Amino acid sequence: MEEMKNQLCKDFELTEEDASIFLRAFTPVQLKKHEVFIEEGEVCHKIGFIEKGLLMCVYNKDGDEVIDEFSYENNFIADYYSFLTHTPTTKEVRAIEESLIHVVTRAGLENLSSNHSFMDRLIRKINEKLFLRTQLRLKSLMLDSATKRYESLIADKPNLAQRIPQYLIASYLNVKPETVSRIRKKNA
Amino acid sequence: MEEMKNQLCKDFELTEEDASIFLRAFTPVQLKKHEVFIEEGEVCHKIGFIEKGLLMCVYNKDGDEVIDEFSYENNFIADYYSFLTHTPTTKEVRAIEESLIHVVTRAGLENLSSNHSFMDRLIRKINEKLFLRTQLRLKSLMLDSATKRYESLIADKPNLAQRIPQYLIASYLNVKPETVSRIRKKNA
DNA sequence: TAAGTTTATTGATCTAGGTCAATCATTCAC
DNA sequence: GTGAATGATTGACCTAGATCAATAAACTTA
Repeated sequence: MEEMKNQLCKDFELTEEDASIFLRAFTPVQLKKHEVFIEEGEVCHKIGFIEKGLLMCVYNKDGDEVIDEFSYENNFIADYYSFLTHTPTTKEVRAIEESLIHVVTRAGLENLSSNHSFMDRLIRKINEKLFLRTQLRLKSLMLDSATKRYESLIADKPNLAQRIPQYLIASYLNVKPETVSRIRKKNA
Repeated sequence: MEEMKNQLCKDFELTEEDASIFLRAFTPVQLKKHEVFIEEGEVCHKIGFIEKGLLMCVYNKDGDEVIDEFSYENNFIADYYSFLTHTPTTKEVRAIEESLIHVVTRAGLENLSSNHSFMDRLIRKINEKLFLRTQLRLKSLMLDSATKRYESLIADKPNLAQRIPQYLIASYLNVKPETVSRIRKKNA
């Protein structure tokens, strides 16, 4: 929890005090490997902050899983689209590794927001981060070949790539496992 | 400008008064067809609000243009990625039609922000909208075929599709003009 | 550690969409 | 209006990545 506080202060320019107030709204939740955090079809009313572990958001494309994003230590995890729009999720959020996360509910956030002026700025900054991440992902899908996307992922997130089985990396890159296998072979 | 005020009040839950304050920071700019609003390589320090007209953000993929987004009446237009990160743009923002936009600079926004508490919430809401848009676009690229993306565009934004030449629609859908032509033929 | 499952690799095809080139249809400038 | 650009269509081919199927590794877990 101390680590989480430091991270929040650093990433979102919170004062120690505001960070402490913010943290009080969270409850720890332990997730087993493969355990579902947010089910497809429910409206997302909660946001997790990952202390330890690794999760993913996955779309279901007629039976096939397509990974929208991975999230790991010191990052938030949710279906933020559903959270903002109050519409049912079209993806599932699930733990890849056993994970310890801290969860805040919509009610908890609203309660904080109405009592503390730092919240608007904090949420604004969280939004900005998410926006930037989504933009980069969109850009790489629009402009880069499968090979380039693979190489960028390995270059940018070598540790993450280590932790994730290859078939999930494939899904995240929007290609089939066989393709990743061939890219690796070619690059060897 | 009255229209813009109404739109802002409606979209971002601003009071009339706050909207008026916000509006004062904007300056009108007239853009000719094809005129560049933000050049590739500069850091984006301004955001436009489109009163009349149509603009686009385009990436340059070794000589080829790839359209990131269209923006039209009552929407903002900028390279918000560059704006947030203070890094040089990797796309160009250009008018498709002759356009009248209202422009606010970073300095103008910062000035407002430090004097008015409504700004954090406003910017938060603007961010949220952008995030949602980007998410939808990413999702369609990840999950849908070219044909499906074309059909969705026509279904969701029929008026917009009317105003945009087919080769730009193709670029937005991340396919070649020939492909759009074939999709249309098949669907006819 | 052996059996059973889950991943990864490899080869042989297949297909959506790309490329190139020709033709046709529009729009725009004079 | 006429000619020159610019945009759209069509056909013949090509290619990145998908699909299917068969092994081969690599982990579970008893």
